[in-house]
Amino acid sequence: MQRVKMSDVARAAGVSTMTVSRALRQDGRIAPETRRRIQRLVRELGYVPDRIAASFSSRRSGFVGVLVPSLNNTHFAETAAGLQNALQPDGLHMLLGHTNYLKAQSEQLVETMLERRPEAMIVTFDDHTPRTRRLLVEAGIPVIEIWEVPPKPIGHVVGFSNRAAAAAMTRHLIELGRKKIGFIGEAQDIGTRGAQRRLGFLDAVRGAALDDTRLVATSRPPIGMLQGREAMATLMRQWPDTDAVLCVSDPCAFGAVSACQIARIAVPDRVAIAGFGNFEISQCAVPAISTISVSGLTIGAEAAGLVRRLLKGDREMSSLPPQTILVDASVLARGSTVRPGKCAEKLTARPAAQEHG
Amino acid sequence: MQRVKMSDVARAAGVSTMTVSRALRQDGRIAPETRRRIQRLVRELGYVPDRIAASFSSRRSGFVGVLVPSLNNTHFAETAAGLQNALQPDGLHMLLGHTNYLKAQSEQLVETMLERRPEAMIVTFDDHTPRTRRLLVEAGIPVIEIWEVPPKPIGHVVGFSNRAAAAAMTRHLIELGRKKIGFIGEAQDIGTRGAQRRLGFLDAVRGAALDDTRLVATSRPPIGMLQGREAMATLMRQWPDTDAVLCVSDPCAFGAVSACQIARIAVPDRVAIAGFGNFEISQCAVPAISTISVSGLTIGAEAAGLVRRLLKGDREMSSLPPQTILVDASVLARGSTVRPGKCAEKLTARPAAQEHG
DNA sequence: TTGTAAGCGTTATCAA
DNA sequence: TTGATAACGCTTACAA
Repeated sequence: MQRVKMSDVARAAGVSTMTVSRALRQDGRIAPETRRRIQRLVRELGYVPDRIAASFSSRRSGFVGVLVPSLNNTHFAETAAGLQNALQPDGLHMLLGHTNYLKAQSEQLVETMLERRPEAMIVTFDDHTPRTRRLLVEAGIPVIEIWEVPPKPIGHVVGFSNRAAAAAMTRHLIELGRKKIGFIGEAQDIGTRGAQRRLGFLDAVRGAALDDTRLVATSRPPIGMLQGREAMATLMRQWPDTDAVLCVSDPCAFGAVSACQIARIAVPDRVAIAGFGNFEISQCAVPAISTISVSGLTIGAEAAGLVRRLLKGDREMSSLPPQTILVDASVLARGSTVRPGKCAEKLTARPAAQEHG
Repeated sequence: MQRVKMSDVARAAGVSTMTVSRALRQDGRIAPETRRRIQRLVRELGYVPDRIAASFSSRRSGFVGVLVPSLNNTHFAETAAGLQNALQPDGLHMLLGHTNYLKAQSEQLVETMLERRPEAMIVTFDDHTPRTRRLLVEAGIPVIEIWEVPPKPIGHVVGFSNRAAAAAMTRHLIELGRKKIGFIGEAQDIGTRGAQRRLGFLDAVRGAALDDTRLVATSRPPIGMLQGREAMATLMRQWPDTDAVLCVSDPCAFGAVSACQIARIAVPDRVAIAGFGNFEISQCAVPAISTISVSGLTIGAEAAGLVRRLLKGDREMSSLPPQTILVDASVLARGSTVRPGKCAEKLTARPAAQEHG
């Protein structure tokens, strides 16, 4: 019981394999009548094209490699979802890997993914090892970094400045009259987006000549609700007069809010709390949590759109220069910082596209 | 500027490609000395093996196709994470697709994935179209359904009975003395796990001769926190004397709890609320939400372990009969149903492995 | 519109 | 332990 192959279909149809090959693709130069006959036989014989052989022959894998730190994080899960949605119409499959925020894991995934000859690589910004970087550069395919605008991009970029966004949110707290502002972040986060957010926080508090020492970082990334809750308890123990806290992410902020609920600290009256990322939880929490609105779906879709343009350009031998696509990341003021009634303000960073490099 | 290929390495090393091929794999029949020399040259020349060619030649793709309804759902994101973690040591890559709970999408993904000749398929249980089912059966590879124990499995199974688990949770509510119990679920959910949970709810309330009409289903799957909140409002408007609610998932239950917070309905005193899935939110909510504890990570890891055994068996020409691996899904009683102080009870369904089919 | 011939880069197989 | 040879199933390039 052998697998049906293209030559079987060809024989049954009384044509050559090339004709079958053409019939199964969007190749126009084939008689509609012939195509119909072949399509019928494909169905009857249960022929399933062998894309490995096709990839081998055409030297086009139909893959896009995608690296995210974690799938547990809604942001990256959404990014992956947005990517698949936008890649599918082009017949591209996603080769997805998650690194668990581990550089060694990241390096190994890049290495094994490249063996499958992806047509493009999409990697979440992080401090890559030199080898990871070299492998990506030498692969000779489009590389897109997402979720940050790196100081020294490998290739293309779809993201926003985590630092600037965190600074904007911190200024939001300052403008509300808060003076003793803390930051809850992640430990051992060198080169990560979380570290950028902390820098943005520091930019803003220092810019306003406020105390810049109220930093808590208890666990390694990713930190979630429970870590946020614990960190908030720690923060309030160490600096009881804290009147506002920026958290590295919404789940973390929700944990901080729940710590306040338990300790009967009024939010936002006594302490204002802000998150980052506009996760579902920030919208549905009571009070709703002020956050930076960014959409993983959008980042995924934009990255996929860029891939599409780059691959099309490639065939026309006119590959684009490195692109940077900025996505929106703006302050969403909600009940955890602003009492209902007061006008919620909204600082917006406009999306834009530009060239660099 | 051509890509370095195996023959380049072979020439540089003064050996045949077969020797290089052996050196790069765990093939024992090669002189350690030769292997070292080749490995050095591979590094120097920057050779990246072509896994497409290797797959083509060896007829082993190194892929496992994985289908989940959604990535936004932590359960399935975790499943995917668990799968990748457990597959990676075997050099297998995950071909991941999400269906958005759409059968047409599911069918198309199965079709295009099979073209890549995966060595196994892992699909989340759902009411597959007949064609999807046929494609999977005829692929001639191990098929594993996860997240449910289907009445008529395609092949292997790693899951639990959503119906039984939901019934257990409903009995938990009944044992607490609740009489007027509602269910918040999804609309148009025929054949889904959510529908099984509703059936389990009905089993239990009917078994106790209680009202079985308090059902709310406002939106299509997946429903989240906001839908849960709205549905809870609807439920309490229609049946104001409801004293307990089982929700199809934890995020949904959190939404229901938040609806009560807003409407100043005491949880659990006035209404007990239970969720499903042991998501982070159920643990961190105040009060913590009673739930069914199931681990996506475990399901992913178990499925991957099964794949490993099946593929190993395949080479020894002794493929296993259809396996069913049951994973734990037990009631976790928390503050949203049981006042702290009362002893939290825990009904456990033991995991087990058996044969069927 | 269809067909022919060559080859994509690796591994299976058998021989040395 | 190593090598020679023949696939693997499709598509590219060119010819008819």
